[in-house]
Amino acid sequence: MRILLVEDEQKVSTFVARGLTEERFAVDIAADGKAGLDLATTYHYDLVILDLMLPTLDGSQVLRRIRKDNVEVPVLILTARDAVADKVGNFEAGADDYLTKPFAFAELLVRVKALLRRGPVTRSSVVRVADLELDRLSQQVKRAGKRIDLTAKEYSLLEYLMSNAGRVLSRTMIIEHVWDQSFDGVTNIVDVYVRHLRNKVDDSFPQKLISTVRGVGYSIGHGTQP
Amino acid sequence: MRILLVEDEQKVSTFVARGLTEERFAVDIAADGKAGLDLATTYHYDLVILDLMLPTLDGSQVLRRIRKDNVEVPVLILTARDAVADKVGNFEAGADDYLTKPFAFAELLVRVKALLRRGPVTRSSVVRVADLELDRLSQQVKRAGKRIDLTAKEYSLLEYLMSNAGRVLSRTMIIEHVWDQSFDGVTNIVDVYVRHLRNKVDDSFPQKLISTVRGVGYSIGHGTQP
DNA sequence: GTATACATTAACATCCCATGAAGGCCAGAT
DNA sequence: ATCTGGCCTTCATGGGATGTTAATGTATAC
Repeated sequence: MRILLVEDEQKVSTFVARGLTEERFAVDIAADGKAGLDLATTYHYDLVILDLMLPTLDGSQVLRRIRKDNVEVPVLILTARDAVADKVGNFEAGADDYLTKPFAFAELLVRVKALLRRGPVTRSSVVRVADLELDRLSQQVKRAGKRIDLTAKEYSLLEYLMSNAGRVLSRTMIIEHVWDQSFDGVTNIVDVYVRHLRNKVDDSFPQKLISTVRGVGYSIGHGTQP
Repeated sequence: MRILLVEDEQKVSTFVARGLTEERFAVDIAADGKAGLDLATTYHYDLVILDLMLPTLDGSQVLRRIRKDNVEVPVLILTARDAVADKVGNFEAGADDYLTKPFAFAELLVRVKALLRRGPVTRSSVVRVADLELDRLSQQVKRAGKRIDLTAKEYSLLEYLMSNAGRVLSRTMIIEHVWDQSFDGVTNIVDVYVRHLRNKVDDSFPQKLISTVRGVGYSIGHGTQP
């Protein structure tokens, strides 16, 4: 498995490269956009990790040119927090996943593996569960056609649930994906956020989509309701 | 599925134990090497997760002594980063896999499941007994195509029975697999849970799948019914 | 027929979850 | 800088589902 890492901050690139190497990936590093594009179009990679803030050639430019060249390699975008506008454009341009800085390495690894596992890319931006609809591009959520405003965390949680509709997700898994590693021992943060979500998503509708699986966690949709 | 976790850092052990419990494993925790060795050689575990840095008795010692006792349980080693030298020695000593700290829980879970799968019986995700069907992945149970909701303990019990379909399982064996350490004295908990299971699984069907073998224990399926 | 093992039920204990409220933190406005 | 409001997080509480014990009823072997 060969990975191209396009990242100019040396601190980040050595950190990531080292971690990936220990996981037995072969890692090439490009420190600017141009070099990154060159490598990506010349060699065959199983995955490209692409920072957006880059010298010589901006990350989105790199992505666009990669796709133009018809290279179907999965691309994981690294972006600063709150760069929502970026996300939109880049999903359209063919990014497969994104991760906001700063991130825990474990989080990166999970996504890397997920991308590598899913072979042929299905890049649909909209997930649906019953009449609930989430658009990863615009980060908009609707139920029964009506828009629902969610905070950042609420959105992340819902996205995770809906991306795994029908599966039961444990609190541990949820915390790992939606929050950072940095959660000590006992917290009921997931419970509280599920409450927030239910309040906005389920409470005013007769059909409840989010269900609790006692002792395990939560799930959404696909016949998991009682 | 019962797992022994030998780990002295309480933060790690509660975190791991909670995650595994949510996945419906029965988890015993030992906080030092001696206790770990005792438990590992006393009870029958499906998997041992073993930290190397331990008080009273070093992890590699524990591993060696377990193997000396001819206990064939799969062992997953937890080690600090950079402990490369250790790895070699421990693989030789009979470790089945290793994971460097810090790790994401998802990462651990993948390895745990991999180790459990390659047991004596190659476990596929779905087990069937007559028209009763249990899916280990989604942890769902159906009979005659209809979903059956089970509590955590009920599920664990049924999984154990079905994983050993046709074999008669003694109460002791059942307790050792499905319940954790805290069950020592005289109890009829197995009887009660078999009742619960029969209520949900057998009572509304003409063909009874769970059968009692007097003086021995219980079994499910494969011509063991009267 | 009696003793033993098992089945069944009810009562009790425990754990888990839902929920409301309040404190802390950050960002944008004044 | 200070204020203000929204979001994130922690905490305490009560109710309900689940887990466990114990007592009583029923079958089976000898």
